[in-house]
Amino acid sequence: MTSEIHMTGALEPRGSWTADRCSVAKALDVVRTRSALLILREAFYGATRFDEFAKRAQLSDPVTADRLRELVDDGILEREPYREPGQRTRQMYRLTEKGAELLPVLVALMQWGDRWLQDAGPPVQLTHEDCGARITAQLRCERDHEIGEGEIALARTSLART
Amino acid sequence: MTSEIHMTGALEPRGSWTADRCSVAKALDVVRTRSALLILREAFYGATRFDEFAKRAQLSDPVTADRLRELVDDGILEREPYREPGQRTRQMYRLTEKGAELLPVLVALMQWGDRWLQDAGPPVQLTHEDCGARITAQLRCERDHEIGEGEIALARTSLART
DNA sequence: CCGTATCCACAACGATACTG
DNA sequence: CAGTATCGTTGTGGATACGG
Repeated sequence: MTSEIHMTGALEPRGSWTADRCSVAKALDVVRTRSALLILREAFYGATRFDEFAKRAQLSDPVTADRLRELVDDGILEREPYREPGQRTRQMYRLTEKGAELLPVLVALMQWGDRWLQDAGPPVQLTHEDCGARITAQLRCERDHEIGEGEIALARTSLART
Repeated sequence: MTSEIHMTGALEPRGSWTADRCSVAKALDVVRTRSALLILREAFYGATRFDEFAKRAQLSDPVTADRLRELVDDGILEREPYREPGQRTRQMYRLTEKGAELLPVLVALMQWGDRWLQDAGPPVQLTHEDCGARITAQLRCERDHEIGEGEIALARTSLART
């Protein structure tokens, strides 16, 4: 009951805000699949090579190849050729800025899984390197208030629709 | 380069932390589909009835029914019969606590979509009801430091693996 | 209003085998 | 090591029609 978002302004229930232009839907169009998120997880964990992605994310080669290509096409990963002395040229995949900013999504998912799907507690933990304290994904307003349930309002922006 | 998570301790690249017990993977097993997230979005926006979910999320009836059933089975939504005076009994779907805690995931997705996929700026905005300031999903440590790129360490917890 | 039944199309994924 | 080609299976979702 308290978990709802309160709407302000003239927001009709089935206007363009809900599905067409909704950023959630658009984001899901880009990272709709499980494999894409798992590959991203491994990118954050430091994977850069084809093999690492396939093995660590436990994906078959074809799926790994498809997903890597799509993620590169979407500007989330970038290929970079490199060459170690004496070796032939290889490719590595690295997160772009656009890709790196998906981290809060991953962390929020992990945190929810930790809380609701793990019987024996979280298998791994993210900590702040500087101070060692545990990291969480949370909602804050620009005045730095923590956002509790039911404290959210939804407003149509003036920028919307040209 | 700075977007990686630094690993500490004896974390082998392909151990159980990566895929099997990983909370990201487990969470994705529950909310793997686009339709599930869109229905959740509408639940946060206040939808409670079958029709609202189908129309607002722009999903066909069968998919809506499937997804609602699964979300109820997974404890993310709960059905509740209610009866308005003079009407027959109806069902409503409401977020459980488990479901409500997926909000950071949705907000993080929305925020990313706003930033990277919207040309004309965000179509809607979330604001803090108490103070009116805009809301973001962000990473914080327990000592309330904001987490910048590359400031994250990953450690295996002592609780993992019985 | 709240769904179910049926059918169909396409996407996602694994397994296996093969190439530079 | 870094993929591609092919095949088969299941998942996801729309369209349509129907029932309590």
